[in-house]
Amino acid sequence: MSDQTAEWRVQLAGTLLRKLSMHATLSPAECERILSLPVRSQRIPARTVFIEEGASRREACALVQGHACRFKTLADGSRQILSFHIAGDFIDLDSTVLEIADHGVSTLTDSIVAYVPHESVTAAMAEHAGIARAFWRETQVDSSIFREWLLNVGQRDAFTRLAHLLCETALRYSAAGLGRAERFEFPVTQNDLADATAMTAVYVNRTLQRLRAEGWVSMHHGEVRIENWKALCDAAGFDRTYLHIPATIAA
Amino acid sequence: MSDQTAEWRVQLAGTLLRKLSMHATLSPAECERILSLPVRSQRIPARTVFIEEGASRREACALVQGHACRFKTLADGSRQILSFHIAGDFIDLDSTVLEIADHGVSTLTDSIVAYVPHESVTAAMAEHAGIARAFWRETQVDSSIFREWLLNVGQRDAFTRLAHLLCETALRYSAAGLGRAERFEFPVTQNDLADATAMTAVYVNRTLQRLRAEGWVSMHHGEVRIENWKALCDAAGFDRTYLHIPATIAA
DNA sequence: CGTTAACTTGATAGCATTCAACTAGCGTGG
DNA sequence: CCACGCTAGTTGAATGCTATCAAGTTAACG
Repeated sequence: MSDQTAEWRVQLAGTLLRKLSMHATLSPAECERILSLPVRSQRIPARTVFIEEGASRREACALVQGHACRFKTLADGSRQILSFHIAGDFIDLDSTVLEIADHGVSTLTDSIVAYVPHESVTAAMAEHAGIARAFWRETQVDSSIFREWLLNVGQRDAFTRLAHLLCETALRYSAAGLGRAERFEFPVTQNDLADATAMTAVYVNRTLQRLRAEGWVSMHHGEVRIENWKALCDAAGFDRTYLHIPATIAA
Repeated sequence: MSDQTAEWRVQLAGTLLRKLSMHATLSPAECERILSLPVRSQRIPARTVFIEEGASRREACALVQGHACRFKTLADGSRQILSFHIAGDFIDLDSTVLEIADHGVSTLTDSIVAYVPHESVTAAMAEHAGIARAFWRETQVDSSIFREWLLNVGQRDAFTRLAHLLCETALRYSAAGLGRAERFEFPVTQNDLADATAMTAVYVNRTLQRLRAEGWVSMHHGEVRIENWKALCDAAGFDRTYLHIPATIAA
């Protein structure tokens, strides 16, 4: 293992354990076990699909550095972004039990990804109920977020929908320690926002302008500034319950 | 335990094990362990919400008989149906790790629900890695279906969207042994379809008429008849991969 | 500084919603 | 037994939210 890989391992261990133990209680032995998982790290440039839809996989991957998103595409080329991910996210735990990828994964920025063989994940889970439970919980929270996105895309209008996505992102990022909720880096284009909220880029642009005009949020060069958190949440009908973030972590 | 509960237990065991072992390989001991989970069964009338959004739960529940759906509602009363469920579905496995229900669950028809205490689920999973894996897989498949619904609601037009839902349901129901794919009971109103596909009931009605006019599907009194499976799938862009149903099970 | 991607703006079009009225089926009670 | 009420389904007309098309401008980058 190169020195660099070793360094990445430390980063991964930090963010991953931090996230897993946010809810679950992992014993020292279990933490050790996770830290000793064999990983293969890889640098991936910005805007690169590194897991193709329909691929069959032998490793699960976690994001060590950077930003990524999961997506699905239709035959006509239209794309639905399913989720955004940051360092510490175990992106495709599903690969461990679902042989074929039902969606793709792409980086948004230059990133570092750590691959862990499925057998290692499975073995760690079989040996430690706590690890199994922690991974399971990750999956369930993920699932809960998908449900909220379904509600968001299905039932809220464009304005509210975009506001809601920004609320969610602000809270997730701040809970992960990536800046405060009022100001954080969200390196997506308006086109990405469009694919995530099921709008068009043109309409995202117009909606963003309305959000700024209201004095609630502004967004430039991938930096989001929330100028009125309360008003934004109210307008979005944002209720953090579905993120299942402990109450001890503030917005 | 009453005789009736005992009978329901047998039914549940049959459908649940059948579903779990569709993918996972459970050892005889693990099957036994699942069969011996303590359950409390309950009859629930049609169209009754039996798990409220925001409730905190101490038991997970599985559907023994009947039809149910999960949903989320907005302050303005609009409702998004998240999934449809049939006998053998472990509906809210998420309750085991997520304290607060982020969505509600309602029956569609008269149903029987079996409740299992969380501790029992957790214990069974901790003791048997195979059980943990089987439950985990259930969760992952669920999650995969949410992703597809997100794509469906976000990117497909109303006509294609409804067609896709019917393809999915036909395949899931036939895989579960509830009739053939060409003809099955799907006890939902047009209003339910509207809430599931994020359309209005009026437009569901019109779209259903177009689907029948094309000679692909007809639907009356909760009975769906697929008259041209291939054409329907083509129009819907339906690809069963995301359901993760073994290839040995035909449409 | 040329090239390209991202963003912005205006005008037009259309899919789906909304509103409203009407029909059909079904259980209930007088 | 029929009237009544209620839910589900159906149809028509009008509106509107958002997409589409087209033409900019700005910003990033080699």
